[in-house]
Amino acid sequence: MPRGNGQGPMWWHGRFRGCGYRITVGREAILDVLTRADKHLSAEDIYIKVHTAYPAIGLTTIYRTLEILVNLGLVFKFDFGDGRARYELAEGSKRSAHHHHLICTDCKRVIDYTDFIDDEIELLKQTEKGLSEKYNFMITNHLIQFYGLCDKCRKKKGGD
Amino acid sequence: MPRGNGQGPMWWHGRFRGCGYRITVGREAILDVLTRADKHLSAEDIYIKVHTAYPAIGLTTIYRTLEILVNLGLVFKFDFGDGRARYELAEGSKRSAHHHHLICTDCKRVIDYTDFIDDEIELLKQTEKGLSEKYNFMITNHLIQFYGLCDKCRKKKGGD
DNA sequence: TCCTTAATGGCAATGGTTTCCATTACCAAG
DNA sequence: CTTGGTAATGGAAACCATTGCCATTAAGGA
Ligand SMILES: [Mn+2]
Ligand SMILES: [Mn+2]
Ligand SMILES: [Zn+2]
Ligand SMILES: [Zn+2]
Repeated sequence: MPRGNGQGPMWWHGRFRGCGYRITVGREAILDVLTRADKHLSAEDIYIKVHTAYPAIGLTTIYRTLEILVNLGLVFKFDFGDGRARYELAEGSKRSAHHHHLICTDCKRVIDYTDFIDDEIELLKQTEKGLSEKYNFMITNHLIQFYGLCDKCRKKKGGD
Repeated sequence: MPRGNGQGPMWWHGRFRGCGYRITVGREAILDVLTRADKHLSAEDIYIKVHTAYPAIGLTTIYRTLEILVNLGLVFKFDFGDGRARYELAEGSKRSAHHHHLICTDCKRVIDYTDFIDDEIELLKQTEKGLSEKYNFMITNHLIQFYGLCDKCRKKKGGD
């Protein structure tokens, strides 16, 4: 099993240990799958991938590990409206950079976009500051998604 | 049962009929509950409220009607992370104005905010335009939520 | 190497949402 | 107003992602 660079402890080991969590093969396998994922995976997607290399690891462990990862802020959990949660490595790892989502309400396709992010982040920063003060709320994260019809579904539906 | 103003067809009747849907007591009751709601209701919340006036209406009808309303764009469906969908009348009706959400990841409390909305909308318009062109996507809606710790949960947790 | 205890896996249980189908009731036509 | 075609309904069963339970395993500090 390739482990990122094949040697030393992974980038997340420290964080894990620091919170009292143990490093296990299952957890390494799950992080590995998430790290090399190029799309948004469901718990079962991850289970299947992990299963090919480690058939002993159960779906329950996938859920448990994902919950920890989400709480640690290492992974984001999304609801794209298809009835199952989707997971994606948080920025900070090489693979994923901060981005937002474009979701087709018809075929459920999800597009990551990083364009315009700079302007958005700029405004978000201000908004977060204002909201924090007014509502005495400590903002730690945000979710921005645009919904509509994708390229293909647009054609399938009406003209225009 | 008060019906908004007590006479003529409701504001949504036209839209409903236009799409080939029939007007039924159940649907009127559900819209009525949504119209006078002051918070985000789950399907069951709506069922309970409707049930006091119309005990004959079942939970299944609530779900079916909500699906139609969401598809028509009259109602927004949200996932605030507590395991059940929440519904809210879309703007356009008197009650609800366009707003975004502030969600406490600890107690799941949701705050509607309309502050800073103007600046946000301004940027969103530009972003939507850019995204539409680049990805050939027809954007019809957006979702913006900030996550963090609310006033109370902040105190309960660590100091600071 | 040993021991404490976090972690695990399989399976049952949970619970929100959907499906099914026989019955009801809109509402357009006459 | 009455009628008929069919959309809408309700009750209960089915669905299915996620969680709980508990006996067993294995991290990893001593
Ligand atoms: Mn993404
Ligand atoms: Mn709201
Ligand atoms: Zn699509
Ligand atoms: Zn809170």
